[in-house]
Amino acid sequence: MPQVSERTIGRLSLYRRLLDEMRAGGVMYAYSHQLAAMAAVSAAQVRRDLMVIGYSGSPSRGYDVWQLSQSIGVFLDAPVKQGIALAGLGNLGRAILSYFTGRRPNLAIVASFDNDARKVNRFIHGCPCYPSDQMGRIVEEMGIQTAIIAVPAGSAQAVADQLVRAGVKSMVNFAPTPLRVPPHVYVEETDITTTLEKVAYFARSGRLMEDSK
Amino acid sequence: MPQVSERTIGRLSLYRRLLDEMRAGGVMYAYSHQLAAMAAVSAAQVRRDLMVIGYSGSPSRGYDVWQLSQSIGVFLDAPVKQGIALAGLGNLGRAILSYFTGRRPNLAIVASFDNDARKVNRFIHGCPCYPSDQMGRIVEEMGIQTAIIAVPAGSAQAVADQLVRAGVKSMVNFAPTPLRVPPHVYVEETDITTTLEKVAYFARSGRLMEDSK
DNA sequence: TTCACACTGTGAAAACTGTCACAACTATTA
DNA sequence: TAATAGTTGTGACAGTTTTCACAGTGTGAA
Repeated sequence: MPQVSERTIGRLSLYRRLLDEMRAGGVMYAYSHQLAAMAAVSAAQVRRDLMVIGYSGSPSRGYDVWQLSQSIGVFLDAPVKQGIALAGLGNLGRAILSYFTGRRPNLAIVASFDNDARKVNRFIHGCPCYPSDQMGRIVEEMGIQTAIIAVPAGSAQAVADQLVRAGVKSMVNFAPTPLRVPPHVYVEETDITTTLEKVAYFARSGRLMEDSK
Repeated sequence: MPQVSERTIGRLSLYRRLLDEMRAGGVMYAYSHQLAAMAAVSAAQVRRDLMVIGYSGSPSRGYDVWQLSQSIGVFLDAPVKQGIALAGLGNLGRAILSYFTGRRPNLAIVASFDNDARKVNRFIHGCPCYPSDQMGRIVEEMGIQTAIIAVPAGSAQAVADQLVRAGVKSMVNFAPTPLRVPPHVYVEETDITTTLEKVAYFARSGRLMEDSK
């Protein structure tokens, strides 16, 4: 396994979405510089990223939009359907649910968890919501390996610990607290507070750059 | 100006929050390795990051929690109050608003924009909501330089263009479309779809690593 | 057919980011 | 007082990510 970088994986996912949009618009072929313009990266970056999936474009027509999208899928997607658990159904949790439902055929949020009695044991955006105290059992039974943490900062670490014990291998954390996890678990931190402070900083000390990625 | 890296800025913001938590818990001094453990980074990383703000700790007591937090503030914070605009008050917009209100004294979301007649001309989480068609004018009049985009993908680029025209210098984009902006504008892309695909990928091809940052 | 062109794929270089290791320092202890 | 232990700040190094630049290639025009 060639150990592909985190950044590259993220961009591949983005390229695929852009390719799918192009295809929906009737475009058949695309050059690296076109894809690059849409993704706001350099053309060389696009070609370098595409090296890892082993799909070759034509020097004259560029990349076949449909085939490239498929090839990225072969590389990125799970061979079988892969369920995701969502902990916390506050504003953020519901936003995530509505953003993500129906995006990818074999990548879906299949179980959500909350304490609020008004949400529990109902379907929200087509996803069943269970009481939090059953999270460990249900995640384990369903064999879920990926989770989203959208609970308040105070309970984030405890929720993460439960999920890890239930067999989760990777998580996105939206709570404003870094998670402590064992080395085999992958965590992506998405801290809105930090992000905002960073962006506010760069509004002043305006660094000259294209939107970095 | 020493041109501090984006990553470092983000971590400084995190360190400050952790320091403030410690102080609230009555802790007076902290060593780099303690801060490192809480932030899930290495101790050397912490020391390296702190170099840029020019505050020195004591080799025996470590860092003075209160003074260090202040020093980070001097470096990170705006000298005067800095307003932020929020475009879009769907689930995500409201989540951001409730996460962020009252966090930082001179960094606050001072205006939000939506099309929904039920939200417009009211205060939501203490923040006034205006109709979208007045966004350009209001942002310009208030001198807002930082904005958050939480509108659907379809209108994200148009909203960004308007904001840039109104003088915005940096943005966080939560819409699942990369924004095209002039070189002097800083954009932080926060694409939940991409993030989820990335995390799902690493659940399978489990790479051995601490939670990278 | 042959040439010119614009693009792809990739080795090599550059730029950036994090880690290592150690001199310098300070409180504590003997 | 002197030795000790544990920490900071930082130069040098290592690893990673991006860009550069160009050889190789398919297509269309002359």
